Parts: sequence; structure tokens; C-alpha cells
Amino acid sequence: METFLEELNEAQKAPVLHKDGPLMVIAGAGSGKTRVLTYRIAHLMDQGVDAFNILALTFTNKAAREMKKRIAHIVGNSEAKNLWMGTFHSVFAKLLRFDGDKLGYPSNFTIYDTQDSQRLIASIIKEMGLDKDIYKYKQIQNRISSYKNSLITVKAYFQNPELQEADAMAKRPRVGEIYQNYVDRCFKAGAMDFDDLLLRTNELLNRFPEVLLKYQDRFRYILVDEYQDTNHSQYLIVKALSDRYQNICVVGDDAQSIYSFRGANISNILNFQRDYDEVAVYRLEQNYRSTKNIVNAANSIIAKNKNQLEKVVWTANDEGSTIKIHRSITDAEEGRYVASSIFENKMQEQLPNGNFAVLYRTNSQSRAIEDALRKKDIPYRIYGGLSFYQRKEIKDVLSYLRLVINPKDEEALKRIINFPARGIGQTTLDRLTVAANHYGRSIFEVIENLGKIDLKINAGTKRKLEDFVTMIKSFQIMNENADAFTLAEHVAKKTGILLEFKKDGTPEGIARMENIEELLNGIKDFVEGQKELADAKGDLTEFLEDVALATDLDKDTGDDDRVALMTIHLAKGLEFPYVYIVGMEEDLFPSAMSMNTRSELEEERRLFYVALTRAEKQAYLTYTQNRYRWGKLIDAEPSRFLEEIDEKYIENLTPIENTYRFKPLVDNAIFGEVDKSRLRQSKPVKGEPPSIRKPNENQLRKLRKLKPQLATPVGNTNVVDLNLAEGSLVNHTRFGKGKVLKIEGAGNDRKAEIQFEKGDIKKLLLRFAKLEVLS
DNA sequence: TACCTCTTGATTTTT
DNA sequence: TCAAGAGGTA
Repeated sequence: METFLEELNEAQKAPVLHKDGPLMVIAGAGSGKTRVLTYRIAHLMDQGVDAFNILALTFTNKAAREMKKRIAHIVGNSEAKNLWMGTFHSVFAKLLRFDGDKLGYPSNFTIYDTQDSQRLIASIIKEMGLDKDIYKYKQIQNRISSYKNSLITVKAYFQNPELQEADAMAKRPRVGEIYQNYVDRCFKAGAMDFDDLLLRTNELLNRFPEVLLKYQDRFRYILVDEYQDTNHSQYLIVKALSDRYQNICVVGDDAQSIYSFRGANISNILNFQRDYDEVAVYRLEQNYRSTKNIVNAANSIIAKNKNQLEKVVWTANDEGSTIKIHRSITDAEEGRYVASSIFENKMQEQLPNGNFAVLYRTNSQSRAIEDALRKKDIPYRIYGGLSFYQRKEIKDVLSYLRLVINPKDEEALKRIINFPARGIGQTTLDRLTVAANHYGRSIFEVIENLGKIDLKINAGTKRKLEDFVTMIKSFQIMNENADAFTLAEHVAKKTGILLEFKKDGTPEGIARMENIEELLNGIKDFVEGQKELADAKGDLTEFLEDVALATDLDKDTGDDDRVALMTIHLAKGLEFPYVYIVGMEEDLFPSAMSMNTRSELEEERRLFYVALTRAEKQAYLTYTQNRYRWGKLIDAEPSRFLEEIDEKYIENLTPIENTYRFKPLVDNAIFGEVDKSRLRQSKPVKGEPPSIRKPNENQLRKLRKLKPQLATPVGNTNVVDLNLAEGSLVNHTRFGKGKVLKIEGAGNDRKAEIQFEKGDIKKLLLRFAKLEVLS
């Protein structure tokens, strides 16, 4: 039975065998921390601990699923199914479905995603008659979110003069009122936002000792993964639940704390030893993932940070090759470099696409990489960004389903009451909202009672509203007997939502229809999967909860073999033989928004550390000298992080002196490229990820207008053929007036050296430069 | 209600 | 630069 212990090294074995009392495992990157967690749980079960008494909190639901599978395999019975395992949000959502009624929530409460929250806040701001330029809904939402994560309730807010003053200073004295209204409206709608799932759990455990006791007694062993990324709210939940038995095991790496922007508090892990008595501390320092070169380079970077727990990560793996640094002229060229390098490595080593990952700081960087990979016919998949479930058509269908489960769900109702169009306009909706606020009821209830309320709504509209309610109610009746798939399919057809996109006939409409079909397939899979589980029925509530808390990583990727594109944040916990970290430039990475304080910069550095330590065999760092940002080509400087790596571990593929001797970009006349990617209707590959962009109606309209111009000879002739000579006076959109000193190169490579009046001498590629010839 | 144009913000990361 | 939303007009 215990043979599985032989698969661990001594350092790993110790925390696995530790039985009772608090323990902390400081696990360096790639040191097998998931392994320790998995085996610890298996060992506990093997020692006779009931799976029902174990709670494991992971960072993604996918991680939880995989761990469960692994544990089931190790212990060799079906007990693993009874483990409570998942993200904080999904575990406590489940808990609140049982006991949330004590706080006045229905068990079928809706989970509002960020977009729902923002829309609600926007409409509250509007209803309050506030200036939307001062009260920006996204900023307000952000504020409210951080209040909640710090357990600052509305009441606490109004008792805290400092907070109120801070908002008043920012010329937003009514933030508190917005907060109040927002909380009320969510409650009335039977909805919780992401932060509520944690906040309300805290409230529940604080206010109801018998509930606290019940769960303390149930969760005798608690394990928390990625403890460095927990926020205050999560910290308190863990503290409360573990208080009785003190069997708390946290695993993490302070060097990989990268979520402070959403309230994660690194001091949770730094102070763990102060928070609990007689903490056993274990360190996992041997890295099994990467080469010596990568491990050492990463160590040299993180050493620049001041605030950290002591540890030395080392590896017995091969030396490996140096980290390659590559410079390019533009972001498009950077993409091409990455694509051809992947292609080369693939061919030389005969590797599958799945061995490669491209990591970036911001989602918007994916575009240039995508274009290049597509050109080389290298299959890829983008993770994150606009996720499948956030797409308009998907949210629309889901909104109908949400309304079936919880008719009070205001945001869902507002989305679809007039989509597809059924003659219920904004004016009507406004009147309904006013009435709903007045009576303290939901909009749905107001419509149900139209006859009893005096509203300025004409008979025709009233009938349409009643029809709508009748339709939703018919779905509710159906939901009593049908499974989620049957119902969803019925809804998609009956509401006319499928037809709406079908008849639109544009490529965009077709793509949306296909997405809905994919959603239906997803629901089908889900229903079939759930039926196998003991505690699940495959009903709609379960599905909606799954969806609300799903991340892109959770979505089944299938078995197809693709290069992975994602942000560094999303890559945490993953590993790839070959990793390309692109956009190593100042203001991008480190981000311009995160260089104001030392701690922000240290977080960026930890982010770089995370990025680099994803690589097993080979890491590439690339940067460019010019990059399109905000629609403009801007100068970029190499990231300071490049200089922070010890020289021993790196190799510059593009020495400084070669700055302007790059190969001509013949295949990339700007217009040619943009144009082609827009015109071409990308054929959907099997299981094509939704993130591949298709032209939408707006783009097509523009394209139609553009066409005549594009019919003229290919290439940016009007620019390249500018009547430009040495001595010409020119005007540049950004740099102002200047005089041409020298012209060199030909075709796409043609460039001019210009002395600008402001004093700078710049060398500009003519096919990019926005120049007007003055003489 | 459909269609069009204009304005605005986005490019920091996400459960 | 691009996309989404707001607002105007027929």
C-alpha cells in the first residue's frame, strides 16, 4: 500500500508523512509541490482519515481534477470522490448553496461575473444621476472588489472616515452610496459576485457558530496550494476553519506571488509561522523541471528582490544550453522570429507542437504571434483573453438559462428581455427598473404583477412582457424533468436566438451560431460526465456554477497538438520544454503601470521568475525596437530584466552592432498582410479554438469601403514612392518637422535619416513612417 | 426599429 | 488602431 512513498525524495517525504499540526511547505519552482500535496492526501487516506474530512484548495479547478484522479489511482478505490477539492471560489460556492439561506440567499443564487458586476454598477451610476466621467464604472467596481476582499462591508466603510475621505479627495464622495446600492441590488437579485463567495462565507462562519463548528469538524485536514496568492478574505476563512484541529498544511513559494492586484497578500505566507503555533516548516529546493542554466539564471533574477523567505533552488539536471536573447525591429518581425524558431526546433528535434509555449505580459501581444504562426501553418491555441463564456452569444444563451434558475437575476434579464428583438425597448425597461426599485422587488416580479401596478406602459407592450414571462415559466416547468442539455437546446431554438444569428448570414453570424452549437455540445458532455458522479445530477444549476467559475485552462483542450499562447499569469503551474517569453521591453515588462513602487517592481520581477521557470529545456527571450501600441509605432527599450540575468547564462543572438542589418521584410507589405488576414475566411480546423478571430460586420463594412484603394498595385507604394530626396523638408505625425539627411535601402527596406527640429536624428523605415513631404 | 456615425477607452495581470 | 457602445436620424 505504502509503496508509493518510494517515488518521493527525502525532502518530499517529510511533509507527506507529517501527520497532525500546522505545516508549511516552501516549494521552489519545479520542486514537485503538486506531488507532495497529492501524496500527502493519499497518505492521509491510507492512514485511515476519511476523505470526507479532507479539504484541499487549489488554484484552478483543473489542478483539482487532476489531483483527484491521481489520488484515486494511488489509493485504488472510489473514496477519492468524496474529497472536497477545488478553488476557493468553487468550494465555498458549494458551501453557500447549503448554508447561504441563513444569510437570506436562495440556494439557487446566481454568480455574477465581472461583466455583470460592471454593468450593474454602470446602471446604478446612471440611475443616481452621477457624472460617468468622474464615476467610472470599472474603477468603482475595482474599488468595491478590493473593499470586499479586505472584508470592508458597506457598514465598515461608513464607519471608516479615512476611506470616505480618500474617496472624497478623489472627487467621488458618493462611492459609499454606490457600494450600498450595489450590494442591495445583488442581494435582491439573489446574486453573488466573485468576492461575495468569499466574503459571505466569512460572514456565515462568523455569525453562525454552529455552522462554523460543523465545518471545522468536517474539514479536519485542510490543505492549501499556492498559499502565497491568497487574499485576506481567503486567509480568514482558512484560519477559521482550521482553528479547531490545527491540521493545516499550506504549500507555496513566495517567489511566485503574482496576484497582488487582486488582493493577494504575500504576507500570508511570510507570516504563517506567526499565525499558528509550532509550525513545522519544510523546504523543497531541488528542481526537477529545468536545466542548470535555467535554474541558475532564474535564481540570479530573484536574488534582486529584498523581501523573501530563505531558500536555495538547485537541480541535478544537465547543464543545458544558454538562454537565447533575440532582438527584432518590429513586433511583427518578433512574431516571425518566434514562429520560425519553433518551426526549426520542431523539425530538428522532431517535437510535437505541444512542447512549445509563447508567454507574454499582456493579451494584446498575442496578435502578432498568431499572425506569424498562422502563416507558417503551425497550429496554436490561445488561452485566456476573451474567454469562450464571455462571448456575447454565449452569455446571451446562458442568461436565458440563468433566468430559468433564478428569475430575479437582473443582469441576465436585462441582457435578453429584448434579444432577439421582441419590442421591449429601453424606455419600458427603465420604467420597470424604477418600479422594481420602488417596490423592492425584482423586475421579473414587477412584470408578473403588471395588472396590480399602475405603470405608464401601453397594452401592446404589456402583452409582450407577459408573453416573455410565460415563455420563461414554460422553461422552468420543463427544467423540472429535463436535463440541462435538453433544456438548453430547447431554449436556443424556442427563443429564436439560433435563428437570429442564422438569418443574419454574415460570417460573424455563422461563427456565433457555431459557438452556440459548441456550447450545447459542452453542456451535453457535462451532463454525461456528471451522471457518473455520485453527488451530482447533471442539472442546470450545477452546469451554470461550473461555467461561472470556469477558467480557460479548465476547458477541455482535447488531445490535439498545439503551441500554447498565454499570459505569464496563466502559465503559473505549467511547464513546457521550450518557452518563448516575448516583449521583453521597458514599459511592457515590467509594465509601465507597475514601476511606481519597489513592491510593484518586485512583483513584476517575480512574474519574470515565474515565466522563466516554466521552461524545461530551452528558454528564449525576445524584444523589439519598435512596437505598435495604441495604434502607433513606438520606440521600445530592452527590459531591465535582461540585464539582471547573470551573463554566464545567456547568449545574444543579435549583437548590438547589427541593429540595422536585418533581413528585408519582403513578405510583409503592411497592407498585404492586414488585408489578407481579414479577407481570408479561416477554415475552422477540427475543434478550432474560439479565440481565432473572424471578421465581424464592422470590419467587413470597413473592408468594403477599403477595397477600391486596395485594388491599386500591392505594397505601400504611395509611401515608398514618396517624392523624397536628401534635403527634403518633411512633417512627421509624431516627431514634427524635419530635414532628410540621408536615404538608403530599397523597397520595403527603404529608410531615411531625418534631423528633426526638436533636435533628434532618427532613422525611419519609410513604409512605417507617417511622413508628409513639405518640399 | 434599423442603420449609421461619432466617441471613448483600451494595452496589466483573473477567480 | 480597433471595437464597443452611445446617440442621432429616417
